[in-house]
Amino acid sequence: MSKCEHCIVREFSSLKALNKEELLKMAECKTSVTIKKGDLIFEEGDNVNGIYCIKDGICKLTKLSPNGKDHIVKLVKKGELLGQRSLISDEPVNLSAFALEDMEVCFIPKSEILGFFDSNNKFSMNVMKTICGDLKEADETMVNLAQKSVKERLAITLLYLEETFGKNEDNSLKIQLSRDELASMIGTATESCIRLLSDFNKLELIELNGKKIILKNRSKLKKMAE
Amino acid sequence: MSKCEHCIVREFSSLKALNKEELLKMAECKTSVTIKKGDLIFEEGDNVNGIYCIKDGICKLTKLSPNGKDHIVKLVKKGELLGQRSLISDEPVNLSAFALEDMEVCFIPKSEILGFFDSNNKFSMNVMKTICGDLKEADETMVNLAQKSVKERLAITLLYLEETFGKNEDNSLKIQLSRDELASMIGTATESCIRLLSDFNKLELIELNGKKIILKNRSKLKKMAE
DNA sequence: ATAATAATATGATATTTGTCATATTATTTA
DNA sequence: TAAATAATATGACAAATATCATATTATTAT
Repeated sequence: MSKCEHCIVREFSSLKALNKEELLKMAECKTSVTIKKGDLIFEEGDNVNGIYCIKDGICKLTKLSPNGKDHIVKLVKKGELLGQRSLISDEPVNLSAFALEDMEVCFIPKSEILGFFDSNNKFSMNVMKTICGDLKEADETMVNLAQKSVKERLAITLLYLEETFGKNEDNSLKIQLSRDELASMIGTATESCIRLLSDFNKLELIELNGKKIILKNRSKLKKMAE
Repeated sequence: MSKCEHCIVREFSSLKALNKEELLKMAECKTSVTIKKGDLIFEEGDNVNGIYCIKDGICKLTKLSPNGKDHIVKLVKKGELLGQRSLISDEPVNLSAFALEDMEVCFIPKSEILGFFDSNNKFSMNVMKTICGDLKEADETMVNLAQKSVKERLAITLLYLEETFGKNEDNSLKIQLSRDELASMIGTATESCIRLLSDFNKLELIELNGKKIILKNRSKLKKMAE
């Protein structure tokens, strides 16, 4: 069992507020899990009974619409936690989580986390701040979905993906989403998404190279996103 | 200065966790404010430095899009609190609040609330749960905006308005939104909203009587909303 | 009460977006 | 490696929605 004390990713989440003693306690009850790309971590409606700390990899949080289509609500990466809302609300999770890459995660049982809530004010404040941040982001996304065109949302999303997940040496986006997933993030049909990427390519805003997407003209993309 | 101890609306919010002593302390530092219909309570970007407890009335929380149009993110009614997210994040508010009716609100300074966070675990847990509830709702709204048609969103919104704010003796919705505001909730153009209301009227799903809206066929509206 | 203004309503039309069909290319599996 | 499958791409068209124009009705201010 690896030691939470020596785990760097903890520094990037609410868990940074935990002291040595608490970390030792956590290391004892946590379980490490390896998840393969494409695998389900948990599904909408599951009782997760704990939180996942992402040691490595990226996953998507999706919600199923009654029409049968998934919508990607959020992407979560290394250093972040999964399942906080559900734990606090004491409800089943309202989103499904799928690995977009091979992942390493640690599962920390609910009882342990609830203990930290009681004993460590800094920790609970951190969790609250994270959730408040998510809510603020959600507000912005809602306004974009309500008021911006698909084209604008695509531009916004491409810039977001580069900023949040970085780029490779060849300048292509590090995160690899299928056209279908990209469409499901911006809230449009797959064909529309493909068509607009094609248009952006022709306008030399981006460069398409197989699955790779390179942002070529960020300032124009930004102007487009307004 | 009226006594928080004897205020019933407190029972409907996180404040219900406060004990007598804390309520007395709060009553001393709170200020009561009357707000006229249409008035601004706070604006996106303001440093609010406290929270508002709504004693009476309804307000809308809006966010301005770069295109200059407002989007109604949420409606808040008697018994609920305003400004919690901003207080916890220690950031300016990200939404504007406008009174939809004449309102009575109490303002409680930040320092007081932060004190309760430290001293009263039940209270901070309540606030967290409220914000988690908002986040869950936001997730649902996002999926609706991304995947449902304007017609479906209108049906959903009408049902929501009746369920949440009730109806008058003549069965009309208690909450009175202009067509423009309704459009800004569902994320569409005012004309489209008016046109669809007209269609719903012709289909006898609703009845329009000046500003009054009566839901006539809830089951069909529900089916439509799926 | 009347004029001025704002809100609601509706038609005509343009634009955006979705859907279905089908081709092409990539990826997986046998 | 070949065949099967999935992902990407694009055209043609249909449906949804926005925009602009204008009429009508309600509300507000004088």
